[in-house]
Amino acid sequence: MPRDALTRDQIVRAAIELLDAEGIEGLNMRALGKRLNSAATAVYWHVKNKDNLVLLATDRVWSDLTLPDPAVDDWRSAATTMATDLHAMFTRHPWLVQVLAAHVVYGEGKARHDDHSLAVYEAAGFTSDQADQATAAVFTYVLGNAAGTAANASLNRKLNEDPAAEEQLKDAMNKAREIAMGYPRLRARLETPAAATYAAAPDRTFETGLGALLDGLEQRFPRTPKQ
Amino acid sequence: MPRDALTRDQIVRAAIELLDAEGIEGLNMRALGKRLNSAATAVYWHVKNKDNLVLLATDRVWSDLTLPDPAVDDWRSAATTMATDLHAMFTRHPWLVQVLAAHVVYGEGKARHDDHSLAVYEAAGFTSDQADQATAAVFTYVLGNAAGTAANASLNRKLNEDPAAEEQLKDAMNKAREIAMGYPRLRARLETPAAATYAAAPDRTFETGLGALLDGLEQRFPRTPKQ
DNA sequence: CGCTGACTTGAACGATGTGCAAGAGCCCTC
DNA sequence: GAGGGCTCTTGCACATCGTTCAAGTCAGCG
Repeated sequence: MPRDALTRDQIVRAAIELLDAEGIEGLNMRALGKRLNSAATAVYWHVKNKDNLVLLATDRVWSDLTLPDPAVDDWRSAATTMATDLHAMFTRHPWLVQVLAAHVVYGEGKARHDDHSLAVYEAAGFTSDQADQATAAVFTYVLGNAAGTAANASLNRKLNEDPAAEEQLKDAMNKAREIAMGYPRLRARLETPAAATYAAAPDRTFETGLGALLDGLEQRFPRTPKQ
Repeated sequence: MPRDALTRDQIVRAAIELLDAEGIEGLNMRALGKRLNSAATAVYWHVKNKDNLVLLATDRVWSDLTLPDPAVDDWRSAATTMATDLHAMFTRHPWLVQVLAAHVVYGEGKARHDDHSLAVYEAAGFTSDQADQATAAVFTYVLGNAAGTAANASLNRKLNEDPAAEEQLKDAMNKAREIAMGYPRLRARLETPAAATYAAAPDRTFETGLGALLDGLEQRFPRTPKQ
């Protein structure tokens, strides 16, 4: 082995850094090469192609999640913790949503996470079928939420990079406002002093929706708690 | 005006067709030009750039949705209809998820839809704040579900286009299977005869999750029904 | 020392988004 | 009906990107 050869792991780490900083359209092989102090094409010896690299990065961030003990706490808090951690992961790595919408992903990291989620619901007394549904529903909800986060992250990046973007955004917001004024319920929200708060509180919405979803699952699947 | 000039509307329609058929990475200006029997760059007179075109397409498909009467039926069925129609829209246009994860979208079509969703929940007796949360939660859930649909659509496209893809998929599935065998709950699902059913029934999962979410919202927001 | 196999490099190709200058078609006016 | 001025189209060109490939470099083993 040459002195300081590239590692697949090193490459994946660098790719994640780039993805986090620049988004998925900011990741390109030449920039990656520069960050690794090597030619862009050197990466191709370690990784099949860019798509594959992105998939490796995707599974990597999944493995970084810590999993709550399914036995100790009540299942609601374990489930909430998992969902919140997932949500945090998507916020840290907004590009993930785009990857998950474009590729069917199934690697070690996701398997580990899925299995643990099933464990949480089964420990709560759900049947394995019900645990499947609960896992899928909660994951789905968190992922949907992440799409909004990702879109905002992309917008913020544009605002930071392009000095003219701020002006354009103001125009776009005015146009959106004008459109909204044509619809009674949207207009009412714009005219309420709470309008400023409304746009600024997506977190509360995440929690409320998650709570409601868990309530619904609890009620829908009568459990016979283990032990 | 020249005889058969391009129309913005015509362009957007062609773009949607291309997006539906080839996915978001299949849409490129030269292919679009060919479909319109014009030079690729002719489009730029009608549309600022590709991103903008995609945004126009996005809002266009939103406008195609039909909205249920919020007054007549009980709110559950109105809400379910809206969610199901939205889900169907995402299935017809899988690229939408990727767009929504990359851009903050707000146009006429989405405004109309949002307003109507608020109407449904407000007619059910939710306060405007609760209607906001319900609208956001349900939309989020449907969008998250669509990510899975989109990923599958992309995979199917690859299978149709690339004859070697089938082999690769088989390899990937074997590897996934091997990984899953290392986790007790995933393994149990693979070993159950229901395993085949499990993967094939995402629709049921959508409905269950949606039902649970609505249950939870209903329970969480005690309503004083109008009239 | 030289061979082999692991890795890196640079040049190059094809695809893609987009700017630009020149053209084409239509209508209006003199 | 000739010219001027719109509106719209075209072809060319450039920059950027993913990726291939042949040629290089280097470590260690015989």
